[in-house]
Amino acid sequence: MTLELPINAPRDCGDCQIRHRAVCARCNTDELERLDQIKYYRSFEAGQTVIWSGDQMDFVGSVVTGIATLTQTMEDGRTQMVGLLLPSDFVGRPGREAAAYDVVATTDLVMCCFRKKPFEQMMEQTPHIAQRLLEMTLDELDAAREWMLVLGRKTAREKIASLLSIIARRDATLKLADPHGRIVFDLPLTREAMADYLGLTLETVSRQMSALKRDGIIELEGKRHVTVPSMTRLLDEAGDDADGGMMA
Amino acid sequence: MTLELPINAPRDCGDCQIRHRAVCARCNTDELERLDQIKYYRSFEAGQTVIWSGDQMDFVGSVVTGIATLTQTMEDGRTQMVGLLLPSDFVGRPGREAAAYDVVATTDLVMCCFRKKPFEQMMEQTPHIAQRLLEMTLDELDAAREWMLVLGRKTAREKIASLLSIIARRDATLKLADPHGRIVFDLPLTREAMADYLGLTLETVSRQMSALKRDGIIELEGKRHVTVPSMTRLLDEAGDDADGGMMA
DNA sequence: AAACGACTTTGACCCAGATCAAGCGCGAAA
DNA sequence: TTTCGCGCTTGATCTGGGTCAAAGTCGTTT
Repeated sequence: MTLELPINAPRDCGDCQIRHRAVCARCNTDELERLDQIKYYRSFEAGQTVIWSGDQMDFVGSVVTGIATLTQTMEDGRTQMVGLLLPSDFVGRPGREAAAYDVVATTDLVMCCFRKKPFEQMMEQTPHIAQRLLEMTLDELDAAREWMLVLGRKTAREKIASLLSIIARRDATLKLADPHGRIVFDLPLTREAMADYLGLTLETVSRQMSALKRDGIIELEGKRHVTVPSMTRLLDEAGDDADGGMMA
Repeated sequence: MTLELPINAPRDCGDCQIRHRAVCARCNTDELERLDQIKYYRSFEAGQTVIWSGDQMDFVGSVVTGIATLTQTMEDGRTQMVGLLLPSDFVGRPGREAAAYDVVATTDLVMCCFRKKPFEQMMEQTPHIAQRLLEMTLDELDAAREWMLVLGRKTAREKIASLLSIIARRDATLKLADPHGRIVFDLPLTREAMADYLGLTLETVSRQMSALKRDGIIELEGKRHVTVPSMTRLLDEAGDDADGGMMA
């Protein structure tokens, strides 16, 4: 399942891209050194499953590069995505034996993993890790609740616009672009994955994407390359008040 | 807004009903004493709003008795409940100025509040509080994600059955009853509140309640008093695998 | 006891999104 | 260069749940 050690893995924590946003964000050099002892990198190809729900999990870790999804599936096959894991996001739950969700690599993925037992021990001893994890978990909880509104009360068009806003906003902050002007990005998800995130069918996703394109809210070049001429207009379509507080 | 000091407020933390489940669960007597310095009780009547989304929040706290709801509202009035707060649940977020959601007392409610600033300071110093809060937040995140599946992929009938299961299960554990046999409880929510939780209209909730009654899945005495003859059958209707891991 | 009001139920009708079914575009394999 | 297959689009039709409307229940006020 694991590939060769990734070429683009950071040599050490000092030059890690997610150093200041991941669980380790608050650690000092001392603590980083201890973490270094129990960490290892793993790579996954796009499409690979990182963990199956119910499987024994002997590690927790952070997404370093790439994107993964967290999904739940019913016996009859209905699936709901419950999280989108971006670089610096944390995977796994300290103190839990088995994985609660399927984790799937959507793009090629590099993860920084920590052996679970030692990590748990270290959490007890170094408040910096627990503090940061609490902060991140609270953010995720907010995001999940924001998403509950999307799933429970928004129309298909609003759902699509909400998803595009989130991805657009993330890309804007990443590229330090003006978060109101023209934004260009690549969709990291297939139409089906979008449907699973939004509680829709892939046909409806496709239709609404076409509709938003027809109405000039977005421009499409190929299936994945998206241009948003006016972020304000997109947010309008999402039904959010002004530049309201979407996911972090 | 606040009533007289509640009669049923615990005299001190020692005989508090939620002592072993709330944020303070891991605190020793020393730490409890410090908490005691910064805490005060507040009561609310059924229907009262505890906090409006966007309001300045100068406290955080725990539900001691009663039930409250956490809801989000769009400008056009569509609302989605994003959390059901039961005794021992935590309200507010350390480090955040303004409330992110409306908090409304569904029944008469007693809260144990902590002044925010001192509580934040104390959190820095006493890992026991932060550890417990992390644990609780992780549980809430799981519950929120479970609920995303309900909102995104379940039918109206399954949604109702899911909600009833959660309440039934909670009551069963509370009363130490057999979680598979006959369970009797009172619904703490109006049809409208159920609808807001489930992303439905109140008419659909009413129709599905009638349908479940007609099919013998539940028995109704009045509008709120519910009997579940077979928990297994109810879980079946909810679409959950066997006695799968619903909300905590 | 009557009137009121909050909550609920039920019916009739409608529509957004699901379902079923072709077909298109495009990169990879042969 | 053709063929294959996967992801995507588009059309036709169906249906679960929304909307609108009326009436029922029950506890509280007058």
